[in-house]
Amino acid sequence: MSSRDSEPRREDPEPVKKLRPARTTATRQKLFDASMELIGERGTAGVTVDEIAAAAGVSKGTVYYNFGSKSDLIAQLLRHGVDILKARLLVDQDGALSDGGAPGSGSRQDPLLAMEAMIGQAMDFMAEYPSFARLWVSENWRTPSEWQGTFTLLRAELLAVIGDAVENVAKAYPVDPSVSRGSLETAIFGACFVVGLDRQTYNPERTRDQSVAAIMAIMRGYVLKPSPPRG
Amino acid sequence: MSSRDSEPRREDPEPVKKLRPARTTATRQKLFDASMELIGERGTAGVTVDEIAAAAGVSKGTVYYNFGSKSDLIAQLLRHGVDILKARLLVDQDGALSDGGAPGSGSRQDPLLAMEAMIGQAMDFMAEYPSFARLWVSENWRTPSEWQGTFTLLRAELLAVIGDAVENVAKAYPVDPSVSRGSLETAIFGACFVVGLDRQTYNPERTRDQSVAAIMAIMRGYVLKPSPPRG
DNA sequence: TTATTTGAACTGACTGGTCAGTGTGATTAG
DNA sequence: CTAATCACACTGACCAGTCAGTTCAAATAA
Repeated sequence: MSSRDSEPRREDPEPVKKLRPARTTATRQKLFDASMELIGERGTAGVTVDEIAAAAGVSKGTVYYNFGSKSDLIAQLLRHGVDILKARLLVDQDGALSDGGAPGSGSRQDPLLAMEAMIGQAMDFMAEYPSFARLWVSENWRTPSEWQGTFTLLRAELLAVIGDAVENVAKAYPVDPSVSRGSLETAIFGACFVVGLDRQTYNPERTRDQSVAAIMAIMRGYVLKPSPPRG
Repeated sequence: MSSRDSEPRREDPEPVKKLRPARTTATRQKLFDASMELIGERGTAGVTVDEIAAAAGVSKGTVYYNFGSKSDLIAQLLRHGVDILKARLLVDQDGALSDGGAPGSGSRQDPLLAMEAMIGQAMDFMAEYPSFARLWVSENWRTPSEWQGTFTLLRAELLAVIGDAVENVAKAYPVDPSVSRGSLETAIFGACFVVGLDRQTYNPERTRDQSVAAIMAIMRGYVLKPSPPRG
């Protein structure tokens, strides 16, 4: 599944998924939903395949028919969640908040506002899929992990999205050159997860905008001039 | 277990620990070290009591003689780690970097420098005890968790330390009032864990100071005037 | 003497993974 | 039109192994 090197590395954004019979697609979706919920609550090792199957309303054999193993199910679950998150983060790149920009032609709005919108999207995602966030932070930094390669790949994809947003800010504003770009992106990335999870677990009274503002402090501390070209 | 309301809630902060014989203390320390390492690598559910006992060089019976259960061992492990981290964070509160301040009389140095020193201590801790950091982020946000009460308590203790440092900054500098103090502390707290873990797992080439600088961007974005009241 | 540790056996419940078999809609043969 | 065939998705009982926790007599240390 992972070492398919006979093809010349085509992008291949699932040409099979749509051809797959509707029944299987529905089953896989049910399994994703059920396992996301259960694994988010009790962790990968704390949930049994039987439980996942029962929660999804299918038999245990169906799990192994659709996925090669419990480990494989979780790997595909991670990919599934990252695809959703990436789609959310990229929404604002095409000027969701700009009123006149041509759609699909890249962001034409203020990069700091775009950053803020992106962090807002991240907060919304964490609120909507807290189980995914828990799964991520639970397994992401495990040293020899079954999903090490998966995490490395997915993490890079997400950081690339954040990196672009930071890059746009750095092109539009004078920024502190002594701050390493990578560390900054990591801090923002991690803060989104942690603040989002903390809000859900310990501080449900905090608003979305409060959380966004706290994370945006990182960016405001990164740009040198505190006076943006706003009216 | 949780609804014990016959006692008038005595604080009882381990009056036994120092009276305990040296042999037991050594055994407990060995068990802490071994379980911290193993659990950090494979998670609480992924490690067996037999493994922990073997890694600590004691018998399984000793584990159950010293701790009531696996769950109890982990709870005390969390407390153990937080005690170490708290001690580290508080080091700089007593003017470790100030040259003339009377020791033990509270920080007399620049609050932003104190903050920077504290984050540096946090980064050192994450580098020294990455397994504890992994354990923390793995279990902290689990919704109905065996250690929910433990986490709530320990989290509050750590946030109080960070909160004091932020408070000192807010007293010495004009800060952005639109940023919620709690969210900001959470962001710093979480960023320390995430940046520290990320450095260890994905970016070992990043220096300690780079990481500190990235997290300090949060504080620099929190204070309004970038020019400190120094001569 | 007393507290602590050992080591090994044991239990009872649980787990990932397997596999022979079932249900069903579509296709084909007669 | 009817029956046979096929591929696919799914089923659930079953297996071999694992794990937390118990028990206890003997050894060892303070």
